[in-house]
Amino acid sequence: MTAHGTGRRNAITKLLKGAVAGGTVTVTGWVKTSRFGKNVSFVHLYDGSSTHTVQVVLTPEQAEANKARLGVGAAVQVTGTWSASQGGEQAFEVQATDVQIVGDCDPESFPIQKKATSLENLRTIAHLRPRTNTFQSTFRVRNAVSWHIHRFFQERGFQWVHTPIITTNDAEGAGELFEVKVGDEPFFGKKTFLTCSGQLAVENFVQAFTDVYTFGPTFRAEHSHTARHAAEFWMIEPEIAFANLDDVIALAEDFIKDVCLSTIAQCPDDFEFFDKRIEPGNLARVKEALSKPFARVTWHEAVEILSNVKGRTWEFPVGPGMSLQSEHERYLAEDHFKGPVFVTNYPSVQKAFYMREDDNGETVSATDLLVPGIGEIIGGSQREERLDVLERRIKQFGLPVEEYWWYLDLRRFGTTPHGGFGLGLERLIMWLTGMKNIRDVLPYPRTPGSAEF
RNA sequence: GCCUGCGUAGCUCAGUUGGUUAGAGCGACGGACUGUUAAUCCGUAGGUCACCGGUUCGAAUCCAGUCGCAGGCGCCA
Repeated sequence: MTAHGTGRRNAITKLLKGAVAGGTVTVTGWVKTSRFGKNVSFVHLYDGSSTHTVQVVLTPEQAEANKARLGVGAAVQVTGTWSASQGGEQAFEVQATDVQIVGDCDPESFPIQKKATSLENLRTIAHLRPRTNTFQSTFRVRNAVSWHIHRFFQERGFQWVHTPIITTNDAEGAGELFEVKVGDEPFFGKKTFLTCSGQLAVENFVQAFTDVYTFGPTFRAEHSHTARHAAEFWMIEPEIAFANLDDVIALAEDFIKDVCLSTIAQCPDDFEFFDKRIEPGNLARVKEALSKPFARVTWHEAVEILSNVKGRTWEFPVGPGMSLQSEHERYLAEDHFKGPVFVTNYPSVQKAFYMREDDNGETVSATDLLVPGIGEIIGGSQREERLDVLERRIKQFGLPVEEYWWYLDLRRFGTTPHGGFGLGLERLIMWLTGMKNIRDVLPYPRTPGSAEF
C-alpha cells in the first residue's frame, strides 16, 4: 500500500478510506488506549488525521515485550497486515509484525488521562491538549475553515493582501493597541503598534485590484474578560470596489454560507463529535440557519422591535439613540430572528469615522452580523469615498487629519464607492462547532494576564 | 475597568450547626480475566484542604488580606 505524503507512513484517514483488507501498512501515532490480555492485546493509535483510532493487535509475545511502554501518550510506529477486524467497533485493524516505541510517555506524570476532563483544566496544559479528542477536532475544523476561506476568495478572483502587522496609525478607534518598541528608541522614527485591523491599509489595494482580502493575526490590548475576547486573534477582511453596502452584505452572506457548508462537508466526523459531546443540537441549528436567507433590519427597525418587547426588563434601557448592548443583540439573534441577522444603518456617532454617511446625515452605511450564542461576528460598512465628507468626519471624531494624508489621497485619485467587512475567525468557529470559549479555539490563547504557552 | 462566584488526591467532586486519623468515583500502579472497545473484577499508593494572618480549647469549615481561575458587563471581531 502506498504511504501517504512522504511515503514514510499510512495516515489513518487514508487507511480507513481504503476499506480493503490485505497488504502491509505502517502506522505512526500516539497511544490513545491499550488493553492487554493473555491471548491477545489491543493498542489504539491516533495520528491527527482522523477522529478514529486504528486498532493494533499484538501477540502475547509482542505485548509482553512492549507492555510497560505502551501507556497512554507513547509515540509508536507499527508495521503489520491490514486485516478485517473480528471486533464489533471497527471494520479493519493492523495485525502487528513489528512494534517500535519511538517516544516513551511516563503514565504517572503524563497529565492527559484516559478519561474526560474539563476544558479549563486543559487550558493549563495547552502544550498537551492537542492530544485530546476535543482539540483534535477543533483544530482540524480551524484548519478546514481557513482553507475554505482562501478557496472562496481565490475562486472569485480576490487578491490576498498581506497588510502589515506593525502599523503606525493608532487612531482608528478600534480600541487599545500594543505599542512596538525597542528600548526607548523610536525604531521606525515614529510610534508603532501591532495592527488592530488591516482595513485602512487594504483600501489602497482595493482601489487597484477591485476585489481583495486580508487574512491574518490581529491584536487588541483591551482588558476584556469574556469568553469571546482574546488579545490576539485572526481576522478576515474582504474589501470590494465599485460596491455599496448591499454588495458587502451579499458577499458576507455568500461567504459565511460557503465556508461553513464546505467545512461541515469536509469534516463530518468532527462535527459528529461536536454534536455528540460538545453542544448537542448545534449542528442542526447551524445547518438550518445556513439553509435560508439571513434576516436583515435597520438599526431603527431593531430599536422598534426591542421597544415592543413585553414582559422583559433590560439592564440598559431601550429607546431613541440607544446603542445595542449584548443583551439586545442576543435578544434579536436568539429570540426574535432565531438566526443570523444583519443590522444596518447605525447612528453615525456610534460607528467609526470611515463609514459612509447616509443622505439623512444621521446614520452610516454600516452593518453588524449578529448570530445566536456569540453576538457580533462581522462588522462592516461601505466606506466614505467623498473627500470633503471624510475630512469633515475625521475632524468631528477629533482625529489628526494630517496623519491620514495617504488615506485621504485615495479619495483624490480615482476614488470609487467601496466597502468591506471584518470577520472574527474564532467567533465563526465557535458558532460552527458550539465551542463556548474563544480560548479553546485558539491554539495558544492570549488574554489579559495570560501568555504562558 | 466594574460586578459575581470558585480554589479539598493526577482529574471531577462530597465534606453536616467548627469537633479525633479528610472521603468517593475515575485515572495511575499491581494482580486476575477477556477478540477487547474509556472492558470487567480484586487490591495498593496518593492530600501542608491555594497562600498568609486572625478568632477559637479546637479551622477544610468563621473573619481579613494576597494570589490564581472562571463567569457576567463594558469595549469590540
